[in-house]
Amino acid sequence: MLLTLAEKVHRFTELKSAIGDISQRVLTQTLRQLERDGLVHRCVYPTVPPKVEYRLTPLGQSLLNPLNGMIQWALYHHETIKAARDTYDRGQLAPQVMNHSDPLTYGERPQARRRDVIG
Amino acid sequence: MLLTLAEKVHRFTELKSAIGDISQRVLTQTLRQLERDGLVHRCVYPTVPPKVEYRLTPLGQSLLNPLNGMIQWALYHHETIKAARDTYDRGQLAPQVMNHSDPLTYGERPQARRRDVIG
DNA sequence: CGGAATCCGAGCAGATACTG
DNA sequence: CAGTATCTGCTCGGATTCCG
Repeated sequence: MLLTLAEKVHRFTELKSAIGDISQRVLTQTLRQLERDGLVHRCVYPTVPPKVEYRLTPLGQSLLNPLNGMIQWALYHHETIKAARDTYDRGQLAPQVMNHSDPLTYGERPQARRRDVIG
Repeated sequence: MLLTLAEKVHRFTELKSAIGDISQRVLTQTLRQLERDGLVHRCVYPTVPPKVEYRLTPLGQSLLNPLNGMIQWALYHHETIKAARDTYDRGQLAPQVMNHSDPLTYGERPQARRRDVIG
């Protein structure tokens, strides 16, 4: 949302289609919160049909710097994190269906969380 | 959580009391997610009583930089944001209790969102 | 000590319908 | 166009209980 408003001023519907996967309800709520916090400025033109513009305030723009730091980090480490998740998930779930009423029959390990145990 | 682990390695209960207002359930969930993403390393000592240590991985430490950027921003602008919220809220709710079955009797404005309207 | 399992209520978010 | 209002499913999180 903030990044979309960072590139240019947007109208409501314009903002919705730019973000894509967001409901109109959540879009309104989020905009209201950002406006309440003073990060976004809302400007209403009483025309027919109505026109409402949303733009970042100076405070909102000042958030772009630390925000971009987070985004850069996420982009840079995204693949690493996905790999870590794959590794983790592979260690958690059993290869086949486990039958606990007939234990140790299918060669499953008694306890799953065996990683990183010292001793 | 990450900041707490940034200062030193923590055990489970130690981590809980350091953070303070967090349930044991959410603490576990959060730690599992961070472990899954490869940000936190979990080390179990099979002693009696059991001992589990949590520490940041290099990946987790690399997140501290952009994270601190956000935190610094929040600390610096916290008062400004609180003030913006007060101003916003004061414009939203009516001074006294509103009686809609007897409209416009108590001098309330017909529509509340009158701010920033051009025209 | 370090959890897992269960129950349950509050709040979030999607879908839909309506409006000035 | 730019919302508001309402209903509803679902997830989140707290509290509690139990365990090796």
